[in-house]
Amino acid sequence: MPPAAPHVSRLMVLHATPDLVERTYEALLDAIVSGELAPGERHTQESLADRLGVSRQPILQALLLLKREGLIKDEPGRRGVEVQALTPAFVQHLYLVRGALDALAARSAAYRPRPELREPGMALIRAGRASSRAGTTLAMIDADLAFHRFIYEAAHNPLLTDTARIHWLHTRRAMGIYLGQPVSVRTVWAEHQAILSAVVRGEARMAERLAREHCEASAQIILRHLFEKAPSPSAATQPIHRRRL
Amino acid sequence: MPPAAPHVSRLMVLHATPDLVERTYEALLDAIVSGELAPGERHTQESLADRLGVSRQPILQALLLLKREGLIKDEPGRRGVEVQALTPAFVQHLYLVRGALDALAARSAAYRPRPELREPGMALIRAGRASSRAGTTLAMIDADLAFHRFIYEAAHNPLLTDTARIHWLHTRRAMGIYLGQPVSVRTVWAEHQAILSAVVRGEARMAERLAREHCEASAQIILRHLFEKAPSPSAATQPIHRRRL
DNA sequence: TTAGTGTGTTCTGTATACAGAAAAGCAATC
DNA sequence: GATTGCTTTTCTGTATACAGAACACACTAA
Repeated sequence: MPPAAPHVSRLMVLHATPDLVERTYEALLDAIVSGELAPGERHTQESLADRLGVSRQPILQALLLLKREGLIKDEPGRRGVEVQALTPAFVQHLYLVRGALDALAARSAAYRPRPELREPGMALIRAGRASSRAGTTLAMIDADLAFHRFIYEAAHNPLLTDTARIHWLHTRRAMGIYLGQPVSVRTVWAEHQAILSAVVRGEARMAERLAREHCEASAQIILRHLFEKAPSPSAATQPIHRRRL
Repeated sequence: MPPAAPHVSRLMVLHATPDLVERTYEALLDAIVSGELAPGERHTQESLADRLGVSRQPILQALLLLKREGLIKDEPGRRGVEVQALTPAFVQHLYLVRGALDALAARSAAYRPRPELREPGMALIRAGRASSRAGTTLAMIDADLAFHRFIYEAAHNPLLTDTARIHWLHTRRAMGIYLGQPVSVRTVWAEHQAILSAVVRGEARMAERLAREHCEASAQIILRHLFEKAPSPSAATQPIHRRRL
């Protein structure tokens, strides 16, 4: 029996151009994750619209989505919006939920032996190791995300992938903020490799346990940084209200 | 030491009236969950707007949210939207994810003994038992959801509650569709009570295991109905394309 | 008949216009 | 000098207007 086709092509829909709302959403997301739009700054729909060169309409809709996802919040009393501060408590909550989802993803992916995943998985691990030796912090983060996305895809549960999407956004932001400089990631890729092995061999319980432990270890790394050199409260949580120009 | 205050009053924000977009969203959601808006029917923004007596603008935004949540989808080629069909595969995925989240919620809730939860929890269980004896299917579903929401709240993890929100929508819809007539729920409330006990006593591992098992049992019930008297494929998945009037 | 082509219609996405909510500013009062 | 009430300004939410995308249909030609 040939291995099941790796579920690639879906239906070949040719996405035309992504929506303007979609592009606006992506642009704002980037700005938030990169820190270009920081907590404590007030922004009006119009200022954002001007900055991106679109009308208020797509901004309005993109903001609606970002609010639902907990990345921005309304300023009290119709005075614009503000990026949500990323508090230590939130990051703790984040890693708890991610732990549950990652464990499920790993378990589902390993439901039966998956020899066909060995090569693509190892490629990602090699790339990750390379980037952690030589690359930028951003490249490291992306490599990490790519590996985890790979496991999620392997689980073949679209709802799971979808559910975890928001958490990956938050994770990316947290990493970007708190891992400003290289961090000891010696163990990270060994753990990834162990997870991959368990998945390839179809050891569901083992994969689940390893994924859970890996998530907890990652949480430890982030949280250590979080509490050591927490960004000064004034910068992270104190609004800098701009007076009229 | 007095037990921690049960975290009630937050900040007393007086919500004014919910947004028109919000109310539109709720209305559409209700219509979907109740089956008033069924899969296979094409709907234009305008038709929905007329039906609810609003302009296209709030409809557009509400649809954006519902699309993201996987409850509706675009009709191919700008021809309106359609409610997503609730396939057996989707329900299976749903219960897998819910299992992971429910388990985390129960574990978090039981992180330490929670005697203060015994009474409110028991009240919900009594109400649930009553409604399963005498009430309508809808009342049973609501009682079930109320209990689970209670456990989630007890976990004090807003991100978790938020993550699970969408899954509860889907669950509610699935229950409504597939539990048309009363189903054997003898064991359900016993399981709920066991979970509550474990939480009250602070037995985190036990609570987690019970929650996971409860979810699996619930999945079994739904899935049995799903495969036995699955709604005829034509009704569930086949679009009934309306020709021009 | 069947493929190709042009035209009208439908429907959406985006921009703009408008009305109302709430803060900021300012003056008047105690 | 602080508090109160009024006016102005800012900003959002919602409705409407407009332009373009994509289908449906009709007509033509092989």
